[in-house]
Amino acid sequence: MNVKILCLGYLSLREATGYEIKKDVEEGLFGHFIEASYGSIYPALNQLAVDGLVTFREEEQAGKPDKKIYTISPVGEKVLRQALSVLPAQDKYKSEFLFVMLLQHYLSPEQKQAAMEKQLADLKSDLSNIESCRVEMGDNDASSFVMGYGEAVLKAGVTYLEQKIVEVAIAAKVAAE
Amino acid sequence: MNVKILCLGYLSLREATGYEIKKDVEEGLFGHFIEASYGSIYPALNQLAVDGLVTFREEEQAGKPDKKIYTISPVGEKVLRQALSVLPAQDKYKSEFLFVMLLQHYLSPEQKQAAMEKQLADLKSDLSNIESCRVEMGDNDASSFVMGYGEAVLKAGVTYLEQKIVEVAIAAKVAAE
DNA sequence: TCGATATATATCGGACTAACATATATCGGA
DNA sequence: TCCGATATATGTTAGTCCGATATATATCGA
Repeated sequence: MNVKILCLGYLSLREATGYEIKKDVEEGLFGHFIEASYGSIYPALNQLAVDGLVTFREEEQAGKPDKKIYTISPVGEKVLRQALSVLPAQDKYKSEFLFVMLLQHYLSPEQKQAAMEKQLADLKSDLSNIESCRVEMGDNDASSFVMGYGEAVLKAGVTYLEQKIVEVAIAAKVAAE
Repeated sequence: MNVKILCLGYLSLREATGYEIKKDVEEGLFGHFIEASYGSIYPALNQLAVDGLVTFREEEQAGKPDKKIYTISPVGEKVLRQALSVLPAQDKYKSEFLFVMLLQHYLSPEQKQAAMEKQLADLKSDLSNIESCRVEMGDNDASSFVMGYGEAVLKAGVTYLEQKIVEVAIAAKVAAE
């Protein structure tokens, strides 16, 4: 799945600027399972417009820069539908945290604890992001499924980590005696 | 974290060929939280050798192609230690599955069910991969932490999905009546 | 008032992936 | 027995994508 399909998918829910798509991919509903940068979103939108899969209107704004508000076209919807009909590829998960934990013999106890606490904070931040999304938007079937999945997985990580942090603290205390 | 540090990290555990690193990143212990392709691993190893962070010896094999067995150097370990001392970046998670589920109004009930079952199979395959790793390797602190984390998260996904699949099946039955 | 943050678009070097190319051996099924 | 698939092993290349930077302005808090 590439950034073009991502943009088409987003625009099938609501019309938007490139900036708004990026923001939602960072903080919003798409946040916990999609990544995309300006360097891929803006070229993708330009190409989609050239190919006739989206249209856009420019809105001049006093003070702020002009907006390009993109809307999906009927052809765009057809292409999107076709892309979605393919079975989704396997999830991709990359974790520097687990990498450093696997090589923890290079870390001091303090570094190890700091890494675990950062990971815990990251997970909790993702969770509270999802909570805000729940509040902001009407709880339809599709979005509640996606948010529920994210919550289930993130909470499992939090539970595991919190337990391990306690275990490490106890082990450190015992070692100090 | 780039592929060079990944290779250094792997080689800090055992000496290996590029092929073996790739294999372990696909199927082994690193599998569920790291991605890397030949197109990044081989150039990375070449560059590491040029920079003196690894050494290698070539082994001729009857029938099979020659092996280049890489070993981390003391300088390489120093660079690795330094890279690991930085707090790890946030996890990256990409899921086409959640993307299509968010846009499920474009899917037929059959397509939706097929997507959920594929996701479930993918999760279970990852889980059984971790199980095999547990059997294969001595259960040291570091690897058992990483495997435990993976299991906790994957199992949460399985539980959530299995429940939702049942719910969808019931809803379909009710709708048919 | 001055730096930080937000709105908004765009580009570019470099990192990385997916697919292909090359060479050989082995193993299972038609 | 032969043929395709799989495994071992290294490497290249086209194209995608990220992270950082550039540009311009407005607002908000210290």
